[in-house]
Amino acid sequence: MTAALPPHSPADDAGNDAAGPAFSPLYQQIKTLIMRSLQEGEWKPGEVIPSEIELAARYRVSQGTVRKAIDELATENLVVRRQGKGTFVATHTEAQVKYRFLRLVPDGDAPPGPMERRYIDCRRLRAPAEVLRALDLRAGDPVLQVRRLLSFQGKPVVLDLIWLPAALFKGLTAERLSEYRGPLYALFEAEFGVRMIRAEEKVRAVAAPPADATLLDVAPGTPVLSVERRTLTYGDRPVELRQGLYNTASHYYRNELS
Amino acid sequence: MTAALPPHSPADDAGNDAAGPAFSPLYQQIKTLIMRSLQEGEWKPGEVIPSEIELAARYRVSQGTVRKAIDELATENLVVRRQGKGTFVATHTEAQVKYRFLRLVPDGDAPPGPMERRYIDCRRLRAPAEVLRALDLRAGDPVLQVRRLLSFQGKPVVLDLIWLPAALFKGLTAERLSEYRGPLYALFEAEFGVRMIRAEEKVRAVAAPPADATLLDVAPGTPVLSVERRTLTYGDRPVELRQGLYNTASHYYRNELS
DNA sequence: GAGTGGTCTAGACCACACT
DNA sequence: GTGTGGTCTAGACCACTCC
Repeated sequence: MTAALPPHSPADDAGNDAAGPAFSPLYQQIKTLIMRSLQEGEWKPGEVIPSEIELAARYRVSQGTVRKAIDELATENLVVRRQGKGTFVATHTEAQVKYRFLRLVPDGDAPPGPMERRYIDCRRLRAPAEVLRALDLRAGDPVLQVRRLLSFQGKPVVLDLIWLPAALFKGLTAERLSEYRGPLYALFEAEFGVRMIRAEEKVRAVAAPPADATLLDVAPGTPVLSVERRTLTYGDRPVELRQGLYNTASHYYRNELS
Repeated sequence: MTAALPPHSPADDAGNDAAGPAFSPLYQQIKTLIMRSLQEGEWKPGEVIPSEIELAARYRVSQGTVRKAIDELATENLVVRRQGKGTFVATHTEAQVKYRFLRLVPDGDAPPGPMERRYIDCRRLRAPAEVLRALDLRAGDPVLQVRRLLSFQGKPVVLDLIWLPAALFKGLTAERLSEYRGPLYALFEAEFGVRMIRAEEKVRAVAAPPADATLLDVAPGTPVLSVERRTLTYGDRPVELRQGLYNTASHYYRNELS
């Protein structure tokens, strides 16, 4: 139950061992251990994790050290602190962060408002080479291809082409997608145990191809944003590749620099 | 020299005063004081600030409290910590963060390489209403309008239209811009004492207008990224508005989500 | 009141840079 | 060696939440 720490337990280490190039502070090791428990599902999304005092006892370190570990997990959005209540495993379901990864904002800066999702299809097929590469898969590994359309106030705004490793999403069908109300990533974490942690996006301006233009209800050739997203789970393992086309006629892609 | 702290000095506050809604922890107050010194130029960009121990003595708090204040300043990129050397006021000159605000990356993920800046013109004129609003200026306040072209390997990639409050940039001319080698924001902080801290960007896909297309060396109507940036200095005061057109044929706008 | 996270302190020791 | 930031500890008290 109480995993002992290899290096840097409170009262060992006298002089660094020979050939020890990989030094890491205690709180980093604790962070890694907590992260492992998160990954293994010891605490599920939305649940509380043990209190700082309990974790300090479990790992045999001071509360301050656990605190620093949890601080980092909180700034990485893996965990949410709530004073007086505890620390909770982050979720894509909560209202505050429901659209954490969607940077599209309506022009007037009004809150996004309700969004309709229409799933066009969900097919199992052989992945193009570039998809294989982006998802770290091997030739022959099956993938799921999902297409969907997001609309705001009845107007289509985002057309997504999504690629998923089939091995991780067994039983995902167009029906199942259509039945589900709520963010895709909430479904993924609840039904398939796949948690989306962070993502990288490559944004370009392109001319809308005729077929896509029809779905987006714009003229073929209209400039639209192409947003290529690679989504990663624990340990930076890629688990989704998605190409989105955004109609930016009355919305924009918002970004903060610092 | 040693400014005394109004509330929450180490040994006062017994029971919250009546009508005291604006509680803020000590380290936040320290952070504010340090930020004020930065803003007032007590320590200039690139210089060391006093050590944690000195600051702790100056503000009459513990080193740990100063540390927490500086930690936040460091994560906001106002300050850079260097172990064994000290804490330094952040700069737009350092190589590591020279292109902190430029998210454009060449397709092959190769490092950006050298960049040529060509300043087209720098004019003083009356600002359009939307520029006034974005910069929090009053009708009649003069502004500078700068146009410039960024090229990579001889190919034009970014066309910027920049608006600046003339009051803050007295004496800025096209010649002065052209003579300067290095990032624009480095010039601003060195010559005009205006430090760019953070920015908000609105990204859209648009058809390149004919005149701009010529400068960017693309066909008129080509889809290009429109990047509208509002840049802020201390206290979130807006000091720049810029509209960039990015040719994303062989570059992309990179973003990280978390 | 009991339990949780949040703040603040004081002191010890480590890793790093300059001299 | 001296001074800097970085880690770790132990203990006190505060603010918030729920019973």
